[in-house]
Amino acid sequence: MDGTKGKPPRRSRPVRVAEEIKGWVVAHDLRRGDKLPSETEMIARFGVSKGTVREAMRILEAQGLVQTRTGPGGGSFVGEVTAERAKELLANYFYFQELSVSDIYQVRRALEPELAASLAGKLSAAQLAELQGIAEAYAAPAADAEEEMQQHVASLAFHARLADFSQNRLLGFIIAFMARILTDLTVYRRLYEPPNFELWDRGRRHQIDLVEALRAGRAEEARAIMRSHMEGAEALMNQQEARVLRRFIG
Amino acid sequence: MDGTKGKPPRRSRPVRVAEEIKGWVVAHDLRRGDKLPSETEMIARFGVSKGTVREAMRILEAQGLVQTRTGPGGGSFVGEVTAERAKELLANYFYFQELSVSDIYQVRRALEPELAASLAGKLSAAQLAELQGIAEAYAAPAADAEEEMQQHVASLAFHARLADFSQNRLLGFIIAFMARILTDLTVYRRLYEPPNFELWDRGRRHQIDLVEALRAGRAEEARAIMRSHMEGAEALMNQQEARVLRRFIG
DNA sequence: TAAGATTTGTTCGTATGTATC
DNA sequence: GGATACATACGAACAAATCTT
Repeated sequence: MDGTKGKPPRRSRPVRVAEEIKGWVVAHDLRRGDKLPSETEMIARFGVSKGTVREAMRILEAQGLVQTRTGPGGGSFVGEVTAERAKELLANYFYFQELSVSDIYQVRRALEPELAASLAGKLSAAQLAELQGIAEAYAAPAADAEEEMQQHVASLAFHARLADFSQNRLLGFIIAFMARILTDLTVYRRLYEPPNFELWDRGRRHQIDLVEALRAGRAEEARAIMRSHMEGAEALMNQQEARVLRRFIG
Repeated sequence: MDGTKGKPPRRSRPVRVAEEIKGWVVAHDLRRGDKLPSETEMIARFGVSKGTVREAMRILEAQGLVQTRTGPGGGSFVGEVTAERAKELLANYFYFQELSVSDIYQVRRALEPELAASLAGKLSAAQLAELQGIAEAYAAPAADAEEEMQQHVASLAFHARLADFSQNRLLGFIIAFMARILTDLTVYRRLYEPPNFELWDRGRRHQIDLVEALRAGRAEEARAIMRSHMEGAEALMNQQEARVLRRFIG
C-alpha cells in the first residue's frame, strides 16, 4: 500500500502522519489560526489509532507549527512559529557545537554595525526612549555581584531590543539570537564582574551615543559607534573568559 | 502536589515530562549516544502512563534531541541535533515571515566576504578541488530551463559548501541556511533563467577566481571578490524577482 | 449557577514488530 | 530457530477543560 519499503530508516507511523499533515497545511496555504481536522477525523482519515494521531500532533506542536485547545470549538490550529520558540530550537543545536566567544563576535562585528546603520532615523520616539532607558539603567556602579550580572544582562538586552526593531526579520533574528547565547554564557559561566572598568564604562557610553545618532538619523556615525562598541565588548569578554580559565586552572 | 496552579497556559503532562527529561540530560551533561531510561522506567519514575511517556519522547525526537531504537539494547538515546535538522526547524519559522530577497542579501553582503577572508589559506587541496568542481560544472551555457535551474542551484551549493568548511560553526550555519532559503525561492518561484547573461557569467567567473585566491591564501583579495560577487548576485536576483512580478501582473 | 455537550487529555490492557543473543 | 527485551500500535474507557444554554 505504501511505497516505503526501501532501506531508509523506517520512519514511524506518527512521524509519517505528522509529515502528511504538514504537507497538507503547506499545500492548502493555511495560515495562523486556521483549524485542522479533529482527532476523530484524523483517526478515520489516516486509519490509525488515537495514540498515533496524538503523537503526530505533539511532533508538530514541538516545532511550534500547531497549537491545541480542549472543549467545544477546540481542536488543533495552525500556530505561527514564534521567534522565541525558533531561538530555543536553534539553541538546542548550538548546545552541542561549543561556540567560542570569538566565533560569536566574528558574526557580531559584521552584523551589528549594519543593523545600527539601517535603523538610523527609522525609530519612533517611544522606541528610542526604551533603548535609552535600558542603557541608563546600569549607569550607577554595581553594588554587588548580583547587580553586576543584571547590568551585564541588561547591556545585552539593549542589543536584543534593537534587533527586534529591525524591519529585516532575518537580520533581527540572528542578532537577537546571539544576544541570547551570550546571555546564557554570561549567567552560566559567570562572565560578569568586569575586570576592566574603563572598558566597561566606555561600552556603556557607546550605547548612549548610539541612541543619539539613531535619533538624529546619522547612519554612518551609528555604524562607526557600533563597530567601536563591538571591538570593546569582544575585548571585555575575552578578558573575562581568560579569567574564568585561570580560575579553573589555578 | 504540583505547584502549577497559577494562570500559565497549563502545559500538558507530556510537555512537562519532556522538559524534565531535557533538564535531566543537561544536568548530567549527557552526550551524543548516551542512553536514557527505558519507557518502563520512566513510567515508574514520573508516575504517568505509557502513552504520555511516548508523547514526551516524540516531542524531544522532533527537536532532534533524542533518537529511539527498538529491540534488545534498544531504547532512547541522546542524539546530537544535526545541522540539517536545525535548518529545517528554522525554515519553519521563516516560512511565516515573508523575507524579501534584499533582506537576505543585506545579511549575505555582510557575512559572505568575512567568511571568504577567514578561509584564505585554510582549505585542503581536496576541499579546493571540490569547490572548483562545483563552479566549473555550470560553465557551459544551459540547454533548457531544467538545466538552467540546476546551474542556479549549483551556484548556491558552492556557497553552502564553502560555509561547511568554516571553523566558525555559527558563521557557517547562517550562510548555509541562507543558501538553502535562496534555493527554495529559486525552485519554488522559478527564479532562474538569467535575464542578464553578462551578469550571470561574471558571477560564475567570480567563484573560480575566489577559489584561486583561497588557494593562494590572499585573504583580502578573497574578501573583495566575494563582496563584488554579492553585489552582482543581488542585482541578478532582483531582476529575476522583478520579472516574476511582471509575469504576475501582466 | 448549573447542567449538558464537545473536544482534547490520560490511563490501562493487550497484541504486534523488531533487533539481539 | 527460539527466547528475550525492548519499542510500536491499537482500542476502550474515563478524566478534564471549555463552551453553550
